[in-house]
Amino acid sequence: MRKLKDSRRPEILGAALALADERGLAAVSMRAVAQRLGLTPMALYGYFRNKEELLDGVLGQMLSEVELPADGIGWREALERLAYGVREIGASHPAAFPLLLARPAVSPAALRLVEAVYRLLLAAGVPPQEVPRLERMLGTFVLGHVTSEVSGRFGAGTLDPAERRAQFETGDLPGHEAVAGYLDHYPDAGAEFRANLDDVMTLVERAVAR
Amino acid sequence: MRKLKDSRRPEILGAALALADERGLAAVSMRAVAQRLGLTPMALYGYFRNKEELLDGVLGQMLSEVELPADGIGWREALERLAYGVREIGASHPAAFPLLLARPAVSPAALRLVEAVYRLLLAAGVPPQEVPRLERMLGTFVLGHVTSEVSGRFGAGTLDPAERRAQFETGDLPGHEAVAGYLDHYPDAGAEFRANLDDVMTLVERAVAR
DNA sequence: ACCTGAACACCGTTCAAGT
DNA sequence: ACCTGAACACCGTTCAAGT
Repeated sequence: MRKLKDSRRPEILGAALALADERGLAAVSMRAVAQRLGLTPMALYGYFRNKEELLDGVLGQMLSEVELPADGIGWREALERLAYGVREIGASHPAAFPLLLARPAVSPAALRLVEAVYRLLLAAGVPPQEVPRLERMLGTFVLGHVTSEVSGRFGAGTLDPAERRAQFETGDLPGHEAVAGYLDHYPDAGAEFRANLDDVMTLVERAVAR
Repeated sequence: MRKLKDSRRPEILGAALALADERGLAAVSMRAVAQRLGLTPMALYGYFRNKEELLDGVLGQMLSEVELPADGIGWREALERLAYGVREIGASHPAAFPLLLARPAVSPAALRLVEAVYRLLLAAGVPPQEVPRLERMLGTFVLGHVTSEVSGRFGAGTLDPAERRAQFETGDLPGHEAVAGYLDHYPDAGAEFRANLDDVMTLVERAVAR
């Protein structure tokens, strides 16, 4: 697998990610990635066992783009900046981002982020036995939220608001009717992320107090 | 699109879902679904515009399998049962489950679940303007958590514990070292879901109190 | 109304070979 | 050490036709 002299691996991953950014994840075929580099598809199999391994590499590439917060700032500020850093990856690579929730991340880039979160949670005073679970919860929240954003799950979908309203103004959707005024334009994505992140941070604080 | 006399749509969706359950999402091709029903691939295009629309149907099918909690029980119990209901869908359809976070859900089945959550949040006393955001947060948490479970993101991945430990016992991963005792066997999946769901429920209570 | 057949432009991957 | 060519068994989808 040329795991040692693998000078061209980052180049290949960059081409795959660029292709995803420009034309969607479905456009990332072994053939298209190779063509973008002036190679034959088969050349890629010298660097990756198969397409799945290449996509895992893309995932690692995205994670390595997240900047770690500087040391001086407090744990809460640092955790929030990390969350925003991951969210920026979603903005840069919306098509590839959902890979992060769908695959186990065992790359050094993933370990680096987990390590940063562990240290911050410990610095916050979270008891060690709670730290791994809270890290998984934070990760799940951030990845789930940003995946929802980039995949349009938070939007109105393909139903426009009027059509959607027609669907529930038949009378048997009282829950929707009660909140109808706050439904049609889901605020802005940034405000929602901010509010949810605030909420999740209180859970960290709760773990500290306990 | 035969949207009116579409008696065979559920049959087709059932075949697609069964295929995903048995042989993975990648095995769900138009050709394979058709073959399972004794049809030509082209027959499916009478019921679905394209493969994407068929997969959206599978998504709706999964959501419609979630049982709504009975009316008598309290809001907290009801929300928790709903969360567990969604988690059971993940257990039944691990390969297809990740579709739920990756696609906007605009089906009647999705509306039915959102409506149930709206009513429960209102019954809990959450102010109406907070209800849609809390619904999205609950959904994101449950879908993100279960997606992580079924895709192996919470497990050790392809690195066995010993190898992983070697990776961080080089000395520059103090965060991992501090929690090493609680790392190797991530408890059981059910306990983790339980603990996180408890935490998320406190956020609903906070919204009520505010 | 519902389905089929043939065709087109693609896939991932194996194997053997080339320099 | 790195890459190519040809081949195999697949894809989704269009178009025209069949009953």
